[in-house]
Amino acid sequence: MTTPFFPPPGPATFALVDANNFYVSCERVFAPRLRDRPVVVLSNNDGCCVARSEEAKALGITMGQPFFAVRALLEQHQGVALSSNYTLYADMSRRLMTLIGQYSPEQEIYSIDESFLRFSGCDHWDLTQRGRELRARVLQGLGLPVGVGLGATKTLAKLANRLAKQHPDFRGEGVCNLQELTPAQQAGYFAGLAVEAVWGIGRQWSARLQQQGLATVAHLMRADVPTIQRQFSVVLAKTVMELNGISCLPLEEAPPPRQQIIASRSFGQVVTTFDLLSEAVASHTARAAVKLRKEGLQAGLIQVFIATNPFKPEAPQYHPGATVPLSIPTADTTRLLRAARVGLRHIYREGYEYKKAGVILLDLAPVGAVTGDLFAPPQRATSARQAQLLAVMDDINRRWGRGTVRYLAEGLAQPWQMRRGRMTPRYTTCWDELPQAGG
DNA sequence: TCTGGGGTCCTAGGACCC
DNA sequence: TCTGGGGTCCTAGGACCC
Repeated sequence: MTTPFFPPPGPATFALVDANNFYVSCERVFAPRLRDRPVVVLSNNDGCCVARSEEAKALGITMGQPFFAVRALLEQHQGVALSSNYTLYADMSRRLMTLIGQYSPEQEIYSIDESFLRFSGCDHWDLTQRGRELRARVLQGLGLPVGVGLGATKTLAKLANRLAKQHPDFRGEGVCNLQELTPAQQAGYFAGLAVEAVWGIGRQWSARLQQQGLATVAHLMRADVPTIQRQFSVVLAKTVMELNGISCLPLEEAPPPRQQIIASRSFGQVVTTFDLLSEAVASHTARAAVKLRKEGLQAGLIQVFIATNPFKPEAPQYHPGATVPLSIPTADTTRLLRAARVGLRHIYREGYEYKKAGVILLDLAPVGAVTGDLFAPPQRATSARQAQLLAVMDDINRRWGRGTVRYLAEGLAQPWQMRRGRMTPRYTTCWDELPQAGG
C-alpha cells in the first residue's frame, strides 16, 4: 500500500501548465514539414479550425472559424489543414500529464492539454525556477511547448498562464508567477487585461460586465461580491473572490463521477430517411455503450436527438429529442439499441433534411451499485452469455480497431459518415503507422 | 458545396405532495 | 363568500469550459 499524501495546511500556490496550440504541436512533433508555416487542425467532419499555429493566428484565422472560409487564405500562404487525429492527441496527452505530475504530488488533469498542480508547504522553493525546469523537461522529452502560470488560486494561475503566453514580459520564458509580484505590479498587468481573459467569463457575461463599467480584470477584482452574485450567479461571485486570492475552487485530484455520456456526429451529407437515421443513431449508441462499459457504468435513461442544419435557416428547421427510460439500468448494447430506436420512432418526421444525430446516456451508476425496484415486475437481467459476448466484442475492437465487429443495425455502407480527408498517421499507437526515418 | 463534439453547473418554472 | 405555503423533483434553457 502506498502512503497517502496529506497536504500541509495553510496557503498554497497553484500552477496551471498547458500546451501551446496542443493539436498543432502534436502534429509538428512527427512532421517537421509543418514547422514555420501556418497549420490548422480541423474539427470532426473537417468543419472548423479548432487549433491554430502562431503563423495561422497571425493570418487572422480565429478559433472555430469554418474551414471553407479560410481555405483560400491558407493555400495562399502555403498553409496546411489537417483532420483531427484524436488517437495521437490522447496518447501524447497521457505522456504529457505523466511528466507534469512528477512536479507535485497534487495534480488535477483538467483537460486534454491542461493540468493544475498544487504546491503546499513549499515556501522555501523557488517555484518560478521549478516552472522553468518543467517547461524545459517537457520540451526535451516530448517536443511540446508549454506555458506555466502560478498564483494563489486556480483562477489566478489561469490568468498567469495567459500572461506567460501573451505578455512580452513573460513570453520569452513562458513562465509567469503572480506570487512574486507586488500588488502594484499585479494591478498594472490586470488593468491591461480585458475581463474576458478571466477563466469562466465568456462573451455574454463579458458584454454585461462592460455595460456596467467593468471592462478590465482590475475593475472586476474590485467589484462587490454580493452584488455580482445577485446580478449574475454564485459562479461569478466565486471568480471575483478567486481573483482576490481567496481560493474557492479546490483541486480535483480524482475526477468527479460522470453525469452523462454523449455520442453524436454531424453527417458528411444530408440524411432524410428513417432507415439511414436509424443506422447513425445505432452507431452512436454502440459507441456510447462501449464507453459506458469501459468505465464500469450502467445507464438508466437514454436520450435520442436529431437535428436539421441550423446554418440553413431557409430550410425547415426541426430538432426534437426523446427520453427513453430503460426498464432496468444496463450497459448492454442490444438493450440500448432497442431503446434508442423507440425514441427515434417517436421523433422522426418525414420532409426534413437532417444534418446531425446523437444519443445521451443518463442516470449513470457503477455496475453493482444499482438498487433493484422491489415492486416492479421481475426483469431478466443481461445474461452471463450476453455479457461475455459484449466483452469479446469490446476486446476484438480494442485490438483490431473500432468497428471491426459491429451490429448490423449500424449499417454497412454508412453514407452518412463524417468527412475526414486530411488525417495524419497514428504515429505512437499503431505499429503500421510508426514515423519513418530516412528514405 | 462547405459551419465540431463532449462536458459541467446554475436557474427558473411547473408538477406534485403534504 | 372564502382557495396556503413550503419542500422536492424534474426539465429546459442558458451560461461556461476545452
